[in-house]
Order: sequence, then C-alpha cells, then structure tokens
Amino acid sequence: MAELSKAYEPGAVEAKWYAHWLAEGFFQADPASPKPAYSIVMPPPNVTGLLTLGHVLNNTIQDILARWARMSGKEVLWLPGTDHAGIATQTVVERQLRKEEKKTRHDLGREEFVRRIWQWKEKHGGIIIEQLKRLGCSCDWSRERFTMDEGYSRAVQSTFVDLYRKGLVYRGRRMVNWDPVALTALSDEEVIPTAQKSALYYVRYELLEEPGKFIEVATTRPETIMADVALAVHPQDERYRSSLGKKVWRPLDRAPLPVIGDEAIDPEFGTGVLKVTPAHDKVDFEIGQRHSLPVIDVLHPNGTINCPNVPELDGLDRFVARKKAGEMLAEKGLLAKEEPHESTVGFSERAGVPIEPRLSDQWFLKYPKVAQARAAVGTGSAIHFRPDRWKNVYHHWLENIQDWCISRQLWWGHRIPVWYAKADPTTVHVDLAPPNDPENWRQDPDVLDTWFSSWLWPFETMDDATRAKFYPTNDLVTAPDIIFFWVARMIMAGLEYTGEAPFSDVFFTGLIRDGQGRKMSKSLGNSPNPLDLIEKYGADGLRFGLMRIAPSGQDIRFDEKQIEEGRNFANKLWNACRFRQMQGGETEGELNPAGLTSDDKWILLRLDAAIRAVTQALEEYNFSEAAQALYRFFWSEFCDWYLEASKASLTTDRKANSLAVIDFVLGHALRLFHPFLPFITEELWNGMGFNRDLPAGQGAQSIQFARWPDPFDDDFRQHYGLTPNDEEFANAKFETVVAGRRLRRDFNIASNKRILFVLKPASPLAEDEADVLRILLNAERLDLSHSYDPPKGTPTALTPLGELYLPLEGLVDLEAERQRLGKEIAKTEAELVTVRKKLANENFVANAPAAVVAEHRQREKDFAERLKQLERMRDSLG
RNA sequence: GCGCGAUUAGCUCAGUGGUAGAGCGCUUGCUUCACACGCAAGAAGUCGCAGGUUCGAACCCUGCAUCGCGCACCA
Repeated sequence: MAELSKAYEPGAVEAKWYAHWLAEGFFQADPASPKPAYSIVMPPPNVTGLLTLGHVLNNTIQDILARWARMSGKEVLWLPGTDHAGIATQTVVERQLRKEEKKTRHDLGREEFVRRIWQWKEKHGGIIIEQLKRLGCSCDWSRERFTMDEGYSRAVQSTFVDLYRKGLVYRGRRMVNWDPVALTALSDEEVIPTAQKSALYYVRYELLEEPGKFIEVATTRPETIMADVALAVHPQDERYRSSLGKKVWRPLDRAPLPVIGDEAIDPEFGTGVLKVTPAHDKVDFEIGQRHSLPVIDVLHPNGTINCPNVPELDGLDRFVARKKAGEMLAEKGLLAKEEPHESTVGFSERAGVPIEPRLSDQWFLKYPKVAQARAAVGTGSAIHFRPDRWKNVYHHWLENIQDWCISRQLWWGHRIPVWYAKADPTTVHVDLAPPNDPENWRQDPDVLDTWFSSWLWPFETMDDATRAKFYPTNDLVTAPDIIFFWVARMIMAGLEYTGEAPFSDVFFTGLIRDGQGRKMSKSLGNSPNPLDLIEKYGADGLRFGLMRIAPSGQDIRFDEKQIEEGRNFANKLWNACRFRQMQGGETEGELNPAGLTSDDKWILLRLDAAIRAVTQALEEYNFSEAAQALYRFFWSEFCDWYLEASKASLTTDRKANSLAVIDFVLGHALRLFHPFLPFITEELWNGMGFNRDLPAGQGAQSIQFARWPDPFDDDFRQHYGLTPNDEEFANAKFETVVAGRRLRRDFNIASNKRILFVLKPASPLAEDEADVLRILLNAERLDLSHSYDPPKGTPTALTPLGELYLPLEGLVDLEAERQRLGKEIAKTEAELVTVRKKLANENFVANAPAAVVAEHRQREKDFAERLKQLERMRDSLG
C-alpha cells in the first residue's frame, strides 16, 4: 500500500470499494450455499423518497447485522426494494403536471397518466437506492424489488381474489375516512388524531309547536346544519323530556326535524343536545340507522358545500362555510353564543388536512389469522419484539381490530380485480382475468391500499429457491410507528399464506429528533441531508457517529457534533494504522509467547474483553453499547496506552515482537469494526496486508468474509501466559504514570519538557518496565533508587509501584507542597472514615455478601496504609 | 380518561442493590518523531420531588410533578 495520507479521506476510498464489492458480487445471496442462512428484508422506502436520517439509522443497523452475519459464516440475504406509495407518488406527479403543463390527471386520462407516473419512476424514482449505496449497504441489489413489479402485482391481486373467495374481502357502503384533497378513502391507521383549537357554536333550534321557544345545540360544525335530520337527547335527560317527539325548525335550509332520544348522547357535553347529521359523522350515522333517519349529504368530495338551497354557502370550502354559517345564524338571531373549544380532529397522514367522515362504497377486509398473529408475538412465541414493550401496543391493536378499508380512489396502484356487469352492477366477476365478454363489464376503477401490497413483502419478493433457503427471515428492523401499518399485517399475511411467522426478531429503532427534541420534518427544515453529512464526514463517520448515540429503542437527539466524532474516530483508526505502517516490516500475524511484555499481555486481555463486549452487545441488539465498547477499547486502551507504551520497545530488540502484537490487535480490531465502518476497514485490511495468507472466502478478497473474532479460550490464555496479574500490574503502572503526570501538571511543567523522575520502588521493578514508565511520563530519566534522599520540598506522589519523586532543585514552594499533601491526606481520611463507618455497622457485616464485606476490609487497609505514607511524606518535608 | 416511555455533570446519554460514569463542551499546558479530526492534567452531579422496603437505593415499591408518545372520547 502506498504511504497513508496524514488524514483519512473517505470520498475516493468509499467509491472505490463499493464499486469493487458490486463488481465482485460479494453481496449476492446464493440459495444453494451450504452455509447457514441469514436474511433480512429491507422495509421498502417510498419510490419517491429521498434518504433521511431515519433511513440512515435503520439501514445502518441492518447493514451491521448483515455484515456481522456474513463474517460469522452465514449466507446472507439482505433483500432491498422500493414501495410504489400510491398517494405520495400520484401526488408528486400530479403536482409536476399542474406546474409544467397546467393539466390535471383527468386531462390526460387514466392510461396516459399512469404511463407518465411510470415514466417519472424510471427517471426520478429510486434515487434513494443510489443513496443507500453511498451509505455502504450490503444489499443483494440483483434482487431489488418494486411493489408494482409484474409478478408482485399478480401476487397482490391474487391475494385479493383469494381473500374474496374466503369471504374475508367484501364490498360495503359505510362511513369511511375521506381525504378531500387526495380524493380517496383512507384506512383508520392513515388518520392522525390532532388536537385543534376550534369554536363551539351554540345554535338555537325553534320548536315547531311552540314558536318563540328554542332548543340550544352546541356544535363545532355549523356548516353541516343543512344536513341535520334530527336533534337527539339522552332519553333520561329531564331537561328535554317534554320535547321528545316534538319537532324543531332546522335553522339553515329551513325544514322540520324530529327530536329523538338516544342512549349515545352525553348529557354533560354542551347543552346535552346533538344535531344528528348522518352523512357527516360516524356516530350520527349510527344514530340515523337506529332511528331510520334519512341521509342528506351537503359536501362535495373535495370538501366544498353542496347545497343549492342555501346559495350563500353553496360551493364554499368547508372552513369558509363554517365561518359564514356562524355569521348567518348570528344575523338571524339563532346563534346564542360562540365559545373557544379544543378537540381532536383526524388529519390525513398524506395530505395533512382534516379528513371528512363520508358514506361511500368501498372494499373492506376482515383480517385473517388475528388470533394466531396475537399469539405469535411474545415470550416463548415465534416472534420477539425489541424493545419488548412494543408488544403491548401490538396486542392492544389486535384486540380492538377493525376491518380494513383497502380500496383507494387513485389511479396509481394495483387495480382491484373486480368487474361489474353493465346490465346489472350487482353482478360481480372477481378474478385475475377479466370476463370473457369484457365489453359487457366495467372494471372497478379503484386501486388497493399500498399496504395491501407491502404486507406480502417478506415472501412475495422471493422465488421458490430463495424462499426455501431464506424464509422465514431472521430480523426485521423498522420504526415503531408502522407496527399497525406493516408489522402486524405482515405477520397475519405470513401466517395465512406461508403458515409461518415471516421473521423471528423485530428491532424497533427510535425516532431521530432535532436538538430541541422536535420530530425531523420537511416543513420545519430541521432535517439535515444525510448526503451532505456523508460528503463532509464520510459514510463511516456518519454510521459510527449515529450508532454511538442511538440507544436501543430510545428516541435520538441528533447533533452534527456527534457525526464529527464519528469522523474523528475513523481518522484515529487510520492514524493508528499509519503509525504501524511507519514502523516498516511485513504485517505479522503470529505471536511469540516468550517475547510478550506485561503490556502486550495486558492489551491482549483488553482485546479479549472487547471481543466479548462487542459480540454480546450485538447479540442483544445493543448497537450503541457495541460502538462504545469499540471506541473505548481502541482509543483509550489501545492508542492511548498500548501504542504509547510500545514506543519504549520499538527502538530495542523487542521491536519485532511489539509489531507482531500491534498487528495482531489491529487485525482483530479491523474485523470488529467492519460492520460499523465498512469502507475504512476494507481499505486498511487490504492495504496493510491483513488479507495475506488467508484461505479463499475467509477474508482474502474482502474483510467482509473474514472470520468474526472469537473470544480467547483457556488454551490461548495458557499458551500466551495471560493471567489476571498482568492486568493488575499494568493498571498499577498506569496509575503511576497518571500520578507522575499530575505532579508535572501541578508544578506547571510543560508536557513537552523532558524531566527527571525518581521512583523508590515498593518492590523490584525490571528495567524494561522503567523504560515504559519513562516514555509515558515523557521523562529524560527515571531513576530507580531504594535509598533516594530527596531534597527538602521535593514533590512526591504515592503510587502502587512506590514513591515517585519529581526533583525540582528548589523550584518548589515548600508550603505549597505541604498544602497539596495536606489536601490529599484529608481526602484519604474522609474515605477511610466512610469505609470504617460502614464496617462498624453490624448489620452490614452480618447481611452483606461476603465478597462485598471483604472488599470493604481491603479498602480500609489500603486507605490506612496510604494515609500513613502520605503523613510520613509530609513530615519529611521538614 | 387509560397505557407506555423519559427525568443522572452545561449538553447528549450509559449505569437495575455495595466508593456516581462516558463522549462532547469548559479550564490549563503542549506543533512530545501516527493523529490539533490530536496529547496530557483538571473543574464540574442534593441521580425530578415526597414517602416506603433494605444493613445499604440512581437502581426495588407507592404517590406526585414535568416532558414526550400511543389509545379512547371528542356534538
């Protein structure tokens, strides 16, 4: 490899390796492979979508799981694709059409409009796929699917036909959630309840039989008064008992209305009287049914008023009409008052406007396998949710499940495979193929809800051979807000059509919020473009930065600073390798047990701990913990301590040995990092020659097939003589170094100034070890002396290895030094008192675990010893 | 109204019964022969509040407060 640049430059490296991985087909899954299978299906992003931080989070996690599995010897299938996203896509193209050609879809006609959407999709669709590649996703792109692919579409339609034949799909005239902008029905899940400030109008309805007497009704929707067909009160409500059975005048589009009694009325609300408007409210519709009331619809599908009898309102938008109706009532003296009111209004998820309850003919689905789906999730069941608590949300939804409105009044989507006889529209033909005499039939103009195709995703994206190897899938990584939309429905479809749960583990990510805790949204403009972040910090930096702050299932506050940290980390890894490279020599994998120093043994033990920690964290889906463990090991332990200490050996005959240890650690660390930092690790793996001498398919061509490191077993420890004592000794050494650095700092000696230290060793210390201390302290000399007699006022620190002196030749203020020691003595005394208090407590000694008590005893001894020495040092100051 | 989560250093968050932790930020010193995207040392916390259990509580229990999210109601 050419000499490494001073700073890691991700741009070229990332492009180079991604192209290489694709060219070599490394991501392609082989159904014939003898290796055990591991599979994930990607939650298909909208084909109109652009990469968001949410996608980055989600897909980084999937990529980590996929790469980890690949390194663990699995045959990996990560199946990608996009979703046709009915409303979203149709809206995008309609908007463009309006802007560029001043036309509506109706001007083009259905066939042409759909053709335009396909055209748009070929040109602009799937940008997100290219963006995912920039992120490093190791998907099998040769299997990329689209929910409107020919075969997939057929599967969607035959699912409809099948469920129809099973009696689960049916057509009905019911109240649905109508989106007056998109002009389509929506499912209950696509309606977002939103708190709204509105007004409560108190409207006076005059009694027919008793002119001059009024019944007051509180309503938020005066614009629908013309659709009133009755007033309703609670039958037990004393205030209105006498009015039951009488009639009142409807104040707009004047007409007589009956006053009826119905249990559904809450006497506490408003005046206790409800104006019954069956065409525009679900509850009212039900009351209307019970009392055989007529239905008067006064709204056009687009939300404007349809009431020629009241020309002042006719044609107005519903919200304009609401105000106007209020004014008209006030003019007529029929508005008693108007007060502020807060209520929850359902908004369309897509169009962002209040939905309108509307009576219409739609297709509905009675969900299959509800009970089985419910049983499939939970402890001891086929599927595990992580975090576990989301199963409550899932179960609650399934227990209160409502039929699913699956028809949409759109042109973009899977056309409903139903034909109505022209002669008699109640005669239907439900099949994949049209009737033999198509001229006598009319196909249903509607399409199916996009989610009605998504719920087949885990198995309809696979052919038979693939399914045999990779289905059911292992992990699903998604956001908790689509538990109803997607996760639950996939489970039901999986059970119905494959007899199996489609995945075994579902990992729910958190939501990414901005620095103020707000959701990322286009309108707030608080959502950074991940591509810019990749440009600035590299894909690896973005991935690692995000993983470090993404605690399991908790929402994440995004801060670009943290991505910068990710970049810095990649740079640290780069420079550690650069340091190694500058020492020259071939990469060496073999260790010589005889040559290992105490530091070598220490770093091997830390490496072992890191392997265990990272592996366990990944097994627990705890990605931030895994990233933290890697960060701590590599930066704090390996770079800050080991590499610095190794500099003592690199100029001696122990050099070859030290390089072997560095190479051993780097070779393992690169592998541990690879799922998180795929690009830089591949670059270094190959460039530094770690891929040499490996069997084919085990890291020779790519680090992604290198074996995931195993923790060291007892044989390994024995062979290399690794014992807990090595760790203890190294820690003592590091404590000594910290104490020396603190002395230097306390006496304002610049860290680049080489000075003399004297250590009075508590027990014999090898020269080699003293060399390590010397280099870590940046000392000119470190003298070991049992008989050292420090000049009065020499700064001293008590360390686990002995007393450390910093002879300054009278530079030191004696009094200041005495005070410094005094402070340390006071601190130690306080600690000693705390421990002794605890040990004096009989209950503690009697009840606490023996190990805890012993630990306290040891601590007492240590503190007492330390105190004695500190006092002696102070006394020697004179 | 019901449920779920959160509340620990200035910030973002770890920490599930035994001496309060990390990164950033801050202060100070350092172009020490891998890295200033760096090195070293340091300051900084009544662990939201109030009770309880326990020899011992950030951690377990109860209640409360604040913030967020679902679900239900919503004339």
